Amino acid sequence: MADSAVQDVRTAGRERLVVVEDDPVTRTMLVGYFSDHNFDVVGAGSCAECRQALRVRTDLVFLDVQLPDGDGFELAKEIQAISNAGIIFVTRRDTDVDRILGLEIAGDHYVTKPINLRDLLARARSVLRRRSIDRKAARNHNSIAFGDWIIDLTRRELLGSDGKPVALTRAEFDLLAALVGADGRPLSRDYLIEVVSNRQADVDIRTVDALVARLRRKLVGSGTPVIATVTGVGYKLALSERL
Amino acid sequence: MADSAVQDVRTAGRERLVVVEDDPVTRTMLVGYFSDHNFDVVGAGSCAECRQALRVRTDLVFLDVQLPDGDGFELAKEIQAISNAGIIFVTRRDTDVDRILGLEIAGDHYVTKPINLRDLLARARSVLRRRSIDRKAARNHNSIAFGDWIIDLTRRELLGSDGKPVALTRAEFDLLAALVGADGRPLSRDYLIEVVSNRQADVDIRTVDALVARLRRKLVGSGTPVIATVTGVGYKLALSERL
DNA sequence: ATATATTGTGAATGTGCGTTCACATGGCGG
DNA sequence: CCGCCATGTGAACGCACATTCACAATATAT
Repeated sequence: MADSAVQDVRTAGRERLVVVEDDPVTRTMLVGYFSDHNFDVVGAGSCAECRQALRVRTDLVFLDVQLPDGDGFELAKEIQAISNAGIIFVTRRDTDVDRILGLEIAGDHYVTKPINLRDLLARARSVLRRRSIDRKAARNHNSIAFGDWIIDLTRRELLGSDGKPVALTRAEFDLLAALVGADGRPLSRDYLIEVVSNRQADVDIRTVDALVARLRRKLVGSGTPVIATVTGVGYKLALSERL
Repeated sequence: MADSAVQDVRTAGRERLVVVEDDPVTRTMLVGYFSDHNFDVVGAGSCAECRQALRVRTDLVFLDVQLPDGDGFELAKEIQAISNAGIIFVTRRDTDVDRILGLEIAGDHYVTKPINLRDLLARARSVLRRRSIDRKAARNHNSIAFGDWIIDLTRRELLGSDGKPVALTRAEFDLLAALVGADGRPLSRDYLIEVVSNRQADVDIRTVDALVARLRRKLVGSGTPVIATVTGVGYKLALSERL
């Protein structure tokens, strides 16, 4: 069985690439070339086949503008709606450039035929590299990395650099999640109380301090402090590095 | 007020673009073309000039690989380290593509000379569109650049030219923020006391002086003074001349 | 229900940092 | 040159704030 829903596991490390191109010669050539460069490549000769191929995680799509069963531009919107894969247009005529420009398709490349393979490879790597960086920065998936740690918001787990989970209590986790979500903005104790406390009102402000202390004790990773106090304000996440 | 450190305000809406190109003919051509397309364009003929230009918010850099005073690739790393601007390489020889490919420079485009202006415009818009989307996704934190520094008002952080945060105390930060907010207008000690002090009144005026002294000691970046004293009045932000 | 884990409280302990003072420095006018 | 005033700066004090702890009051599990 070639394709599987659990493909992520089996192709771990390799990036998945879909070549949408109706001309079989060109398609085979592209598939072969990128396979040789250690990509996990799938060919598609039509919009329909492309939709099929998109049903598993896809990192990048080479998209011919002229397709037998539809318009490449429409397909591009679909791809972006569904899969958050990168897109590189492959177009025959230079005039299509205007349409690509006009569309609200963000940050993707296009190349004109005849195809320069080395050029295309470079652009592909470029897009993928960007995407991998975006993924680290993105927060639309439920785990966020900060410092040496990864916090998985759905599983409510904190993972250390060794990948092992650290046991956090409910309040500890909520506090940390709030700080991570604030992305470096300091949060006041008043606010943090609301986040953390199940009991409604008038909880001692110093409770936050105690929680922070407990958290800090658990978060002693590679020396770099995780939670910073902002005197007179509250607490914030100490972001060690930034772009 | 010729030029201001808070340039973001004045060029609001338009995107700022730096053309790094040693050939004056090409440079002028590019600057003109993109100015016509309503970009805020600045030309730079060398790495040094580029660094100058990067001292204000920059959205995109056209970067010639061959420069009189240095390597375009090294410059690219600097740009990414400092400014989070997008980069489009403009290279004469196709062989440079390999180097671009090899470098860990993420998600940017490159074009080879001779330059196709419409093509370059399309790629520029593409990169900028991507960036604007990224920015929306990112938390909008309110940071202002002045001199070699960036002050992040929401995170309450001061970042040096190397991107590393400088530890400021609460009062130091509030004082600096006030000065930056005043945008070069001098502020009286009386006013600054109010800004800085939590205790109400009767605080020695000279406290401000002490604070300023400590701030200055921490703000010794590239020699240029940051806080200027206005004798008999108070203090102001010293805005270095630019471009 | 009892036992265990988790969270809240208040007090004791530390310490960062704002304040102040004393003195050094520098500018300016006479 | 001097005297005067404004500002720079280092050191020391002391308070406000943060940290930590031990224990009490909950919540949660068995």
